[in-house]
Amino acid sequence: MKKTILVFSALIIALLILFQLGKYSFIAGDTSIEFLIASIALVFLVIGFYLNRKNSKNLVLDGEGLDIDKIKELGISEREYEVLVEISKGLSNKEIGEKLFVSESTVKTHVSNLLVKLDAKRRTQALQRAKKLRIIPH
Amino acid sequence: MKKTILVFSALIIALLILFQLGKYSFIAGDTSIEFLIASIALVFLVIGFYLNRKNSKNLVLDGEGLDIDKIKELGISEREYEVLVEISKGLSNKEIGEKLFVSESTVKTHVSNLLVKLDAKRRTQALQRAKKLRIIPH
DNA sequence: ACCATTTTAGTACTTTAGTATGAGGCCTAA
DNA sequence: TTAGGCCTCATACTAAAGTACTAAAATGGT
Repeated sequence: MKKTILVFSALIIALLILFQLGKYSFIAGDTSIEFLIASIALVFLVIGFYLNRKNSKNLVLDGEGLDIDKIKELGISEREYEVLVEISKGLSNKEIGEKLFVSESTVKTHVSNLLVKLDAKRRTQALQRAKKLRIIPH
Repeated sequence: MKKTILVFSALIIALLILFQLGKYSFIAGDTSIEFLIASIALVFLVIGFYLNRKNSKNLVLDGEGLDIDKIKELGISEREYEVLVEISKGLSNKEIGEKLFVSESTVKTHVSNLLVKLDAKRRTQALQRAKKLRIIPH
């Protein structure tokens, strides 16, 4: 949110600077208007690219900093979290059961609880949400 | 491929038209240079947005470091890749079909092909592999 | 125009995933 | 001791996901 404001501020400032530069150089007559137009076009093309990417991607602050508090905040238990991690590794319920030495039924229970707590309908959606919440490494 | 060429052609033509319009109106003196600059800025901002959205897979490689060559190397087609991206967003086959305007059957076909090409047994595993191969954003 | 690939879509199945519910054992705080 | 989580497991479902074909268009390059 704050980033967007900053970006737009920078954008407006850039516009003003370009305009002032254009005015001066035109009066001085040492720079063509073509160059001015090309510069503006290029700058805003880049800004458009940049803005679009920043808005479409989740802001990945990263540094491997997982938000442990958020896990507790969501009421996700230790065992459930272990299952979540294994899901992110692409394992099936059966495989997770074998890895954690529990039955497939137990895994299913954990997965069901996870889906509720992460407000997801599928395990893939749970993964996406968990990554956005920064509770599992991406 | 051809789309990119067309888009860039349109871009160049737009630039030329804007330049011509700017020249005329400046000579005629009935339009301010401020308006011209604002127009150009706006147009190229939009073009930047549009380009980044449409050709995201060709343009994201500088920022996100996606390995485009590896996608082709694995023989993953354009449509299959689109499906893969939607899977990573946690959508079901049905939802992907609705989003891409194809039937669920078609999505299943694409997914099956993806699983073979990514050497995965499940969509979650495909996701994990795709991320390791850097063909989808983390 | 021709050939190769891609995209689309279907049927018929098998396999996972996920839901709902109940229940026993374990541990901890009141 | 009792109430409340948590972990475990089971049964019986329903719902997705995935497989294995077949096949018709459309797309694209030579």
